[in-house]
Amino acid sequence: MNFDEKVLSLCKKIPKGRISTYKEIAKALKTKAYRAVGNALRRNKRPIVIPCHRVLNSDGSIGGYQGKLNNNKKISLLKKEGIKIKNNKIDLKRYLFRF
DNA sequence: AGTCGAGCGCGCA
DNA sequence: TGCGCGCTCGACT
Repeated sequence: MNFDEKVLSLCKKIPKGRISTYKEIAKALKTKAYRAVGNALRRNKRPIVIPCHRVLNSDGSIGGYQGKLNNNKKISLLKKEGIKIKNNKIDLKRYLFRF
């Protein structure tokens, strides 16, 4: 299994209405390459199957989406799933999903 | 508090 | 090879 596939499969495990962080994923993979996680999501081939919008920075701010800092899209998707966004940030304590 | 620099894994030039 | 990312953290202003 590639690094990418690991990252993506973890993403798939995040339940609807919950979110996770790059850091958590990296930890779940037992690596410190946090950037590589974001990188894997960024160039993931199946945005339909992989809900990569449920993955955020460790401080609750949005990283990016579809290759850019496409926060609006990402934010609206999250809002749709019942997550409240505050000032482009998310209440991690409430929604964070740990593996 | 804010900012800076290093470490990580993989694709792309 | 070498650099740059959807990042994080520990040291310094």
